[in-house]
Amino acid sequence: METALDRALRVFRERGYHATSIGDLTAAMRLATGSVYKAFADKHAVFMAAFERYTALRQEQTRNAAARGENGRERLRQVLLSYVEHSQGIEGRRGCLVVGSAVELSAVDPVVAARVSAQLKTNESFIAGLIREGQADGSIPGHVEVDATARLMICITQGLRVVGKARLPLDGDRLVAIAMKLLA
Amino acid sequence: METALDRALRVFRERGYHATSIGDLTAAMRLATGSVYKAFADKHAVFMAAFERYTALRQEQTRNAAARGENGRERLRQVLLSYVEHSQGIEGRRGCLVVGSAVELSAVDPVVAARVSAQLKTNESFIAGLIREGQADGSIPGHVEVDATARLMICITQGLRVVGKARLPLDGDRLVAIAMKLLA
DNA sequence: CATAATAGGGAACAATCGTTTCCGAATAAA
DNA sequence: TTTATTCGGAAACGATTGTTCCCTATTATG
Repeated sequence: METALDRALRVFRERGYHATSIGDLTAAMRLATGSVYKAFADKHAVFMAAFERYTALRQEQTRNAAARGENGRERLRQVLLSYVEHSQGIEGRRGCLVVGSAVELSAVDPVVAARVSAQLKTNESFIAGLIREGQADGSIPGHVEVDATARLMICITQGLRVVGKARLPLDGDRLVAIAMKLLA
Repeated sequence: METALDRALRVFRERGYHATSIGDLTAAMRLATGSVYKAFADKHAVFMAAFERYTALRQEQTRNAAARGENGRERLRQVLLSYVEHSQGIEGRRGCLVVGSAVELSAVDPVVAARVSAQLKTNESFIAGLIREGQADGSIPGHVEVDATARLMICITQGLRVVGKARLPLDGDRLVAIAMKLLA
């Protein structure tokens, strides 16, 4: 059973912050405006709650994907495959709230800008951790520059979401196979 | 001397479509609303004109960057360096109108969605062309999968713009050196 | 049973939006 | 010189926005 916030999250993912009206939110959440304002201070607060909900969900999904690998390299490969999977089809077209927020709000909303920046760093730390794990277990060579490679992989993941939102097809197996060259 | 459309473009890049009001546009363009509506049918038409202006500028910049290389591989390296350069500092924070439009408008504006998709494919074809050129002149190995690598590189370029907009620092030399592993 | 609290709803409100209309000044043409 | 056209401007307009206020129904409490 989906909560009202989950439904709000879906609208924000698809349309972004500014193109989503209170009317859109109340329709999606199946609540009246008075009820929304009893639960949340304002529209921005609904958005921030949706953002936190989204990042919690996605981090869990990413951890689950990593858990499918048996060494650092394989965990990272599963994470990348998971990103491609979430970047295409209906899920891909809905979009990523982190990417959407970075692009739409970074310049005009310091609160969101700070939150987005922190989230990208968290995701990057996770990937850097997998690279280090791979170097420790021998599945990734020691000469791979951890931080810069993690930064580049974050660029790939965010770019996947943009390209997926623009509806260009993404062949996960091929793209990830090539991306793994970065760990050579 | 900057034209009114160039100034409108700057506002759209930074704030996007929905967060830019007609008042923002008239202030930036230094024209009154009546003048804007004499020159353009509506707000959407201003946006489309700005989008065309932007893609023309960026394509020229990318061609100029490629021209700095002497073989396919080196041209591609210069293109990637150029993307990183445009993804950081003030220029990076302003944002990319293609990425912005993909994320903000793909779901709600079929005209923009089609235009964004076409532009990404154009950029990708350009990169694929450089890879093929590199394979022809021997600077890139023949086993590199052209289409999938070009698609992945498009993801990198769009991701760079997102990460740059979110103000994470990007070290062009290091990132591009690692990205070139994709051509090994 | 009466009162208070809670929950959900929707209209009212002031502000802002995008677009249209109309004005005045300057320039061109007859 | 008069009239028409062009140009730039800004207010008016209807619609939509986000938020506040107040209503009704239900449930809890004394």
